[in-house]
Amino acid sequence: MKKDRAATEEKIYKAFLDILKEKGPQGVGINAIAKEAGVSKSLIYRYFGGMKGLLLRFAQKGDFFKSLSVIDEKKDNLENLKDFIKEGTKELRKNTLTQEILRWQLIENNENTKSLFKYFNAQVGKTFTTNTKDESLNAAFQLMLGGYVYFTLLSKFNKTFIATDLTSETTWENFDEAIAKTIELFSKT
Amino acid sequence: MKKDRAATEEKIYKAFLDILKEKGPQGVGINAIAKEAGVSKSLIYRYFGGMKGLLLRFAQKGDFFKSLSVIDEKKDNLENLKDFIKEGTKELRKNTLTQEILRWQLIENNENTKSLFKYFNAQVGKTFTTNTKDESLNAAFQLMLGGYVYFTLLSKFNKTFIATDLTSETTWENFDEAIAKTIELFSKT
DNA sequence: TATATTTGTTACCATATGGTAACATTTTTT
DNA sequence: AAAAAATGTTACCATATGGTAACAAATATA
Repeated sequence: MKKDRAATEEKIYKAFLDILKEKGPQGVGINAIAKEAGVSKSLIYRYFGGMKGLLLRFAQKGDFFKSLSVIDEKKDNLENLKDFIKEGTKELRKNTLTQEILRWQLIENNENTKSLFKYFNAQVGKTFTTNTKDESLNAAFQLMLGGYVYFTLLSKFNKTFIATDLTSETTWENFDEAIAKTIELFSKT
Repeated sequence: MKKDRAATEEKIYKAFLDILKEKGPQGVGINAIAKEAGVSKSLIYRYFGGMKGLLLRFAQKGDFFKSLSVIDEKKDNLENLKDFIKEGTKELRKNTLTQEILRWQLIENNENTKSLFKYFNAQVGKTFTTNTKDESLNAAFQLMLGGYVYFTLLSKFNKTFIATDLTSETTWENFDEAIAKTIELFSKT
């Protein structure tokens, strides 16, 4: 049998990502990862230092929503902010990995996840900090962003929210439109 | 030893509620409930029909956010809507039981939870349906409501979101203010 | 009072979890 | 080639899970 540490580390890491994306935070466990990677779980402890070390590695690699960094400069003026939102929300709904980390933060926060959340939130902070003077607009913007996250996460297990169809593309366009319009209205004040 | 079915059923049901409120959906299990109730787990199966039956009972009793039904009529006109929001968000942040059901919907949806979510969402629908004509305002309102839910749930494990202090009372007042102002701006269009 | 029936506990089952120690095998170093 | 180090698996441990069967004790019925 061929032995290759780098390759098996990669297998383990990939298995972790795959499970997180598909099963969510609840599915991520030592046994499940080892099984998915087709490797003995002892190696997870030896190479990564268990679950905690695995999450730390993940955090430090920091490959969550890198696609957003491209459009980062767009948030300068108010008009570009609308584009920034549209691309940002679109990215969020595509990026299941980011979604699962956001979901994770809603259900636990322990010694294992600590580092992951710290790095992740730092990244979010860098990308999503608004430099608007209007405090009220800032709050409204944050709320709507939070709402977008909420409905995105909700859509994994629910097809509707009250009368709103979470599977319809126009629903999400309406949300985008609402955010844009809100910003317009605030800026005219 | 005294035997009283009604009393032990109550103990079980109360234990379930207590665990859900304190530990969240993840803490709710047959063993944990039996232990908390100080009763044999066999009885949960005999009296409730296991986890599924327990959740069904909970759903049918329907004692989630009953306090909101009182202010239900306030959402008629636009001015009262602001009060409705203020009281609604305040209630949400107080009612940890409602919070945990909302959290629950973000992490699973199986045969057990099916009935609970169905009844719960029906209740939410009755209480939170807006009868505004403006489609854009509706979307904005829903987003901000969703955002409020998101930050409320997030605050259980996180003290901050980016630069926003989730433990500060003024933060939540700012959110309320932002929603109110948004509605005002939309209504003037 | 004797007999059912209901209520409750103990004991067990299969399965899954995180974690470790002992062993075998391959690769590297001397 | 021999010794040492790295890589990998198997086997085990303690613990927890949901679920059931068998039994004991109390209550209701005859």
